[in-house]
Amino acid sequence: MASSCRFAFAVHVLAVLALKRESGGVCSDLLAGSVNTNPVIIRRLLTRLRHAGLITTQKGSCGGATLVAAPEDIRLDVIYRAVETGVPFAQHPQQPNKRCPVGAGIERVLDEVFASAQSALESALARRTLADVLAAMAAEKAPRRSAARPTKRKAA
Amino acid sequence: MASSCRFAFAVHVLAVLALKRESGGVCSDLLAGSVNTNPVIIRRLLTRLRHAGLITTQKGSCGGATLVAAPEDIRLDVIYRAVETGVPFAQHPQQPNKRCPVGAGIERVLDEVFASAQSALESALARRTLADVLAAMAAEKAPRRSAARPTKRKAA
DNA sequence: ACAACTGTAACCTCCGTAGTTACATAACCG
DNA sequence: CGGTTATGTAACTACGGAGGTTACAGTTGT
Repeated sequence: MASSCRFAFAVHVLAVLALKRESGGVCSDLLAGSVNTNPVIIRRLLTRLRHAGLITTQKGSCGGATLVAAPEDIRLDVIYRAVETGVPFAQHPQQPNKRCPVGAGIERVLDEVFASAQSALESALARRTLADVLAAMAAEKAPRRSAARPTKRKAA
Repeated sequence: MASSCRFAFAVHVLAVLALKRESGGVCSDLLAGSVNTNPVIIRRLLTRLRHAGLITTQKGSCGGATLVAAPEDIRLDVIYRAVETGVPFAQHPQQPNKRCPVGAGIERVLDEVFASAQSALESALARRTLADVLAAMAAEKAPRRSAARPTKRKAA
């Protein structure tokens, strides 16, 4: 299963936009610098996010992308559907042999199985919002207990 | 997301083996005929299924593949993990910019999000067994009501 | 006019997958 | 024993989707 990193990029970009909200549009070069990729990759991503109604973009000087809704109102499944094209499963590339009792009916059964798995995946994503992602990142930086400092314990 | 059809092939093959249980091994040529692909594709699949303990194979004349357990005891998530290598999501191919507050922490947050989505997907698959697939195929052929006969209603 | 942006086309490279051919190996049968 | 029927794998091709890159037309604010 060859996966794409578009979903990861999208969450990353939207998280930056959430932090830079109220400070005007963010240009693709800046976002590309944070994601560490090419600005065109970001712009292609922004186009999809704009079509999904998650952001607005503005051309021209001092333009850029802006988050439309509050991070609490952006569920991750919406981001997923906005940027991910295919499905994690694929059917038979060639039609199976219909003279075999299995080949005759397997495709419709698999369609249903795939749909329910896909639905479960999206439901899991729907349980989190962009605000949850931001909170998790903040919690990483400032753990409530001072335990589990990974390295640099020399000056204890 | 470029998906693979290995899972579809695997369910198909195991369904055939379930139907042909008690009648000895099934050879890869026969399975390839039902799936409508090359026998080598089937053999590569059978190797994975054998490593997962789902089937046994026997070389030589009148050899072939045999289902080990009862179809009721084979959950689809086990098949999924047996044949599918990658995950539906991918992280940043290049490490994000750690000087950006988002780039510094996004990967670990996404790891957790991906894991929960993956877990939800596999749980959905785990709710079905190979026997359920066989039952669904049988139900397709013989609907409990005589409604919805697709074509050939001429001789009513 | 100029500079700073987006939007998009065109192209490249890389990688995973299905498909194909070929062949070594193993089991069964006469 | 030798022949037949299988699996198990290696080696190769073709194809498609992905990220990446360059280039450029269009748009907006100063």
